[in-house]
Amino acid sequence: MSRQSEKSLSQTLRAALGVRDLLYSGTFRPGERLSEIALSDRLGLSRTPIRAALARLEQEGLVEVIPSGGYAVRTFSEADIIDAIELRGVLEGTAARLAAERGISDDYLNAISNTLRELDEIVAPPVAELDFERYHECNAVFHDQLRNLSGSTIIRQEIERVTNMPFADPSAFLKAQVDFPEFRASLQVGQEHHRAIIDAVAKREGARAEALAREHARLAKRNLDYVMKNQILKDSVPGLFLVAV
Amino acid sequence: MSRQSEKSLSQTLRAALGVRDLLYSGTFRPGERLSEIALSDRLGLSRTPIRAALARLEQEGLVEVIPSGGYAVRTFSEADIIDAIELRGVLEGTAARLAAERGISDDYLNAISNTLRELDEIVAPPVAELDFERYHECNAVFHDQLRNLSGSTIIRQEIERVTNMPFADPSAFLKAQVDFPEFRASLQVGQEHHRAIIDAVAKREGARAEALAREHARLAKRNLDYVMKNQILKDSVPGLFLVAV
DNA sequence: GGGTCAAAAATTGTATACAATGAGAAGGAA
DNA sequence: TTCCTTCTCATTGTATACAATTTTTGACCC
Repeated sequence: MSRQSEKSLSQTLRAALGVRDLLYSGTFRPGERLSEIALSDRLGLSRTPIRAALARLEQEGLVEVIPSGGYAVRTFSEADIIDAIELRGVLEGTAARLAAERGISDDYLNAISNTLRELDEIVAPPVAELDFERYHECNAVFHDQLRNLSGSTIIRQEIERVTNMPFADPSAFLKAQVDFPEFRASLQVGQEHHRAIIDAVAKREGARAEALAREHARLAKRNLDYVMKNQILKDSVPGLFLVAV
Repeated sequence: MSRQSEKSLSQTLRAALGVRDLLYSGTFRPGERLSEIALSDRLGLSRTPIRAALARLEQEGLVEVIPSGGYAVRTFSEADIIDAIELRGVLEGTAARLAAERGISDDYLNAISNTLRELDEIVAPPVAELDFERYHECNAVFHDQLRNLSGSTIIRQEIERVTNMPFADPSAFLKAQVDFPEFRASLQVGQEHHRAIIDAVAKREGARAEALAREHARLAKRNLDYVMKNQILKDSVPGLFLVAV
């Protein structure tokens, strides 16, 4: 059977990816029922893996259970997004604080310092020339290193869970930030935050590291606020259409 | 079919409860493979609901995926427990802080104050007469109210998730606390924390509320430390046998 | 005795069938 | 029209069958 034969992923995984893609591409409206049969037809899979995928996406928070049976696209409120962003700040802050308190190895510090330097390079030139793709990737690397900084599996998993929510990801507003000049300054502010967080961790200043990580996440709240006021911008944030007006 | 006919829960739910019970009762050793067939035989269900239950328990963190297929009992380290407790403190602290910052309704405040008064009554008499069952229930109510205090669904769900881990629950060490006199004093300290947290929330002192909730969770760490040193006590903490020595 | 290879047994992943419930349409009464 | 009732159809939850792959057993060789 196709457990993992070459390029052929498990059907269940393929289903999860497929349904998630459908959700993100806006194929269904918030609150709409997700018919297992329709999905299995569309993705060319049987109902079993679809069903497993839906159960998984429910735990991820993208779909919700209908009491009478089945699943529906989850609807979010703006307050949910704000809370999710706040929560990311709190968790990344905890990762940073614990890293500061418990200490980190030189290897880790070097690795994340290298990422910082690369981000510096990317952000340094005049905003007009900013390399979007490179920034996106490098920012993801930084936040990945940050959530591993404390060395705690439990913390990392929890951050990953929250970050899975479409609009709570550290890069959620990146597209909006790059496409609209008035946003770009916040990229440099963000990079300043990055530096300060790692500086605090290196100096074992736990409280400072935690506070900074929280403040860093709050940049996203500001972006959200702006984006919500401009219909045009909304489409640049993945999954934002899941938010009920 | 048996969607929810009277007392008959869905088979999937029954499977989840059944497997969890088996895990908690120590039927399987940490790391041991959980055979779907064995489980379905044992619980008198078909493999389908068992499989769904296992997928769910994996998200809850009780079982883990075996790369070659299937599930195994998850193994925890002592560090995992410490981190989970710390995380609970952080999240409950966030709930308290947000409640303080955003304000809570008089109804909520009254409700949780009533719980506080009841806990006072329970803890007041000489320790020898402490009503275990009543304390257990009342403590659960308090922590439930606490995690709803901010009114945020996202926060509440996240606390519930972490609290699902067997040893991160606020009542995890209760049995040990009651059975062993040297522990009982910590119940009164805990109640003092409860009072202070709510006082801080009512006065909108967010930072204080957050710090207190964290410190409250750290009581559990102290208990853990003590329990880990005494083999006899270990059995009084649910799921602690999942911890690798 | 230990290690390697091969065959057998066990176990999973997936597809499909079926019964029971829920949702929705059609139709009638007010 | 609007509301209620009934009937039909669609959809889910569950069981089971089957193929593929792991894992284990056992034999053989060094």
